[in-house]
Amino acid sequence: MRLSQFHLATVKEVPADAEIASHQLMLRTGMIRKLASGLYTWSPLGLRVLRKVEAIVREEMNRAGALEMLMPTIQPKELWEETGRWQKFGPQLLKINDRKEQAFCYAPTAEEVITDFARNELNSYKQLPVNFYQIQTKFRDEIRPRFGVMRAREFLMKDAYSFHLTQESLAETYEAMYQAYTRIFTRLGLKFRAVQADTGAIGGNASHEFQVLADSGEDAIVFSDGSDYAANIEKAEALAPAMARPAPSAELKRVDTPRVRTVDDVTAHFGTSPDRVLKTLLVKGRDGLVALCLRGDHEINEVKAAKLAELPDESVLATEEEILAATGTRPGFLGPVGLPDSIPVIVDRSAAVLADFICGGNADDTHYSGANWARDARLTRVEDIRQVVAGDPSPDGNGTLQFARGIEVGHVFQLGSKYAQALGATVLDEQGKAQVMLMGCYGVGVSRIVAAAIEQRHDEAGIVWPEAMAPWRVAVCIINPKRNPDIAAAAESLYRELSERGIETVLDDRGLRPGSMFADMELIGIPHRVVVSERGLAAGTLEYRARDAEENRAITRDELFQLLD
RNA sequence: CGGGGUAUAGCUCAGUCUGGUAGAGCGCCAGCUUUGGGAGCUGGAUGUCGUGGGUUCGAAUCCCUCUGCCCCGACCA
Repeated sequence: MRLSQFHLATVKEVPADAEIASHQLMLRTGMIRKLASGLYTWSPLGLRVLRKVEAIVREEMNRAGALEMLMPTIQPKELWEETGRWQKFGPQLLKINDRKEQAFCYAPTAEEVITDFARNELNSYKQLPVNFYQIQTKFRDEIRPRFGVMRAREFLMKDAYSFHLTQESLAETYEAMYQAYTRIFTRLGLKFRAVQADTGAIGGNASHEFQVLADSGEDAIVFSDGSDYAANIEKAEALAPAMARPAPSAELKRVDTPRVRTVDDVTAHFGTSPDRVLKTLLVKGRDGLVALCLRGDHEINEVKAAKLAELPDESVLATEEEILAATGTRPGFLGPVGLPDSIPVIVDRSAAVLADFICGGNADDTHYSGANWARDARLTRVEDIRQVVAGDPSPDGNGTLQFARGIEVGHVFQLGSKYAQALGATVLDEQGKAQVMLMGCYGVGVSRIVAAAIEQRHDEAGIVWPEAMAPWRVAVCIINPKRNPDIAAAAESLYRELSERGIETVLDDRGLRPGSMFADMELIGIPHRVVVSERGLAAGTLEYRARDAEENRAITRDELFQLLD
């Protein structure tokens, strides 16, 4: 590509509404322009990158035996009502009416349509397993779109859906997809991690998220330093301490603690550490309030809490009034000792092995010291309800847990029969009996990958693309062509030869001053830059610089070709 | 959806408190000079001051309305 024939529209100033590096750089490079909140136009430059990602995803899906197709983005209400998701998906589902007042939605995902397709197309177990995918625009009416295409409302996603007669077959395809995803992110040149994920409300058996590692990532992930265990923090199990609960050795003592409310206050007041303190949360259960007890240095894991039988799918802390009515005190002085019998006391595994602990006194300005389970406080059940912390033992028994931040760019999921059941997608098995198919679904956030890559790979000058994603691999910059016609000719011939060798090259023939040219090429992150100038011409060399290198190198044409092969 | 902020040139913003005929930098156009890290000089174009209403002799500025956008919290590729 000759830049003089291209629309390169970089800007120096950082747009006011861009917070994170990838968003700023995508705007500054001109890869995207905002049309409205959460809606972006991809410029020719941005699209080149997006297509690179798309192509790799497509190749690896095909390699894994998946079949590409294309489904409409506008989908009829009736189908979504069959699965109950017309209501359940909530306001994220963009609903629209046509001229006949027929209701449709803009698809946020395509389980309904693919399952409808499958129930019509698939009749026999002999057609299974099969894995269909598409790379298609999706729309989710996010409450708060932000960070550019990282969390846009309209985005490009690869979504795949597999169909099976048996769980074994589903597990096989799941594994194949896991491997395909590993290949995709490896080829893209990104640092990533596959982590165990919570299967959420849908249930299902297995789920992994693929996370691109970046400090600005929105997800917290944990991994073991002694094995390949890795999980989303929501999912990571906090093992029960190996030790048994020590026998009580202290007397239960009521202590006046005016204005001592937080765990910090308590540790300061008693001169102890937070792991000797019990903190008690009262939440609204399905049937009255429920007490959740944790060690003072631990935090509640809401996903785990939501799985407790006593609690609804989304637990909410009790209000101060409710707490006052139930216990006679306020948050800050709650504890399991003397709590009304009607309130179940669910205790975290780590908190359950405390002895002689400090806890709230269930009366204003009062705490207990020397408290012990059984002897002083009722304990309904012990559960894993806390967030893991760095240094916890890995759930697989090998090593300890470390933390990292990630951007979720892929998700593989064993859906089971949920949608096939709802839509009556069955095939005949060997006995001629109708069987509801099992499904898996596998998503890749194609447009998000672009942002995630920039988030992981940028410096002060701009983007540092991995080779696989760069809009061009090589930039040929011409210095001062007017002073010496040989320069332009040399650059032209180099450009032509690179192109003939199949190396994607951009020729900066805009005639800009060197400073502007270099700044642009660095901003848009071209991995290799070659400068053709009078100096080099005289010496018979080219000036080469890798995007991530500090210095220029003088090399010959052949050395350049070798380097790029 | 709750809380906060903001809306003025293509972009970044000043001007609003204290009402008096619209500004800067960057970008853009023309010319000249310049050519190894976002050049210099000269000249030029560009605004329903987000919308609608009100107060006033007079509103970007004060009051009310609506809307867009951004930030903080709960959802997700």
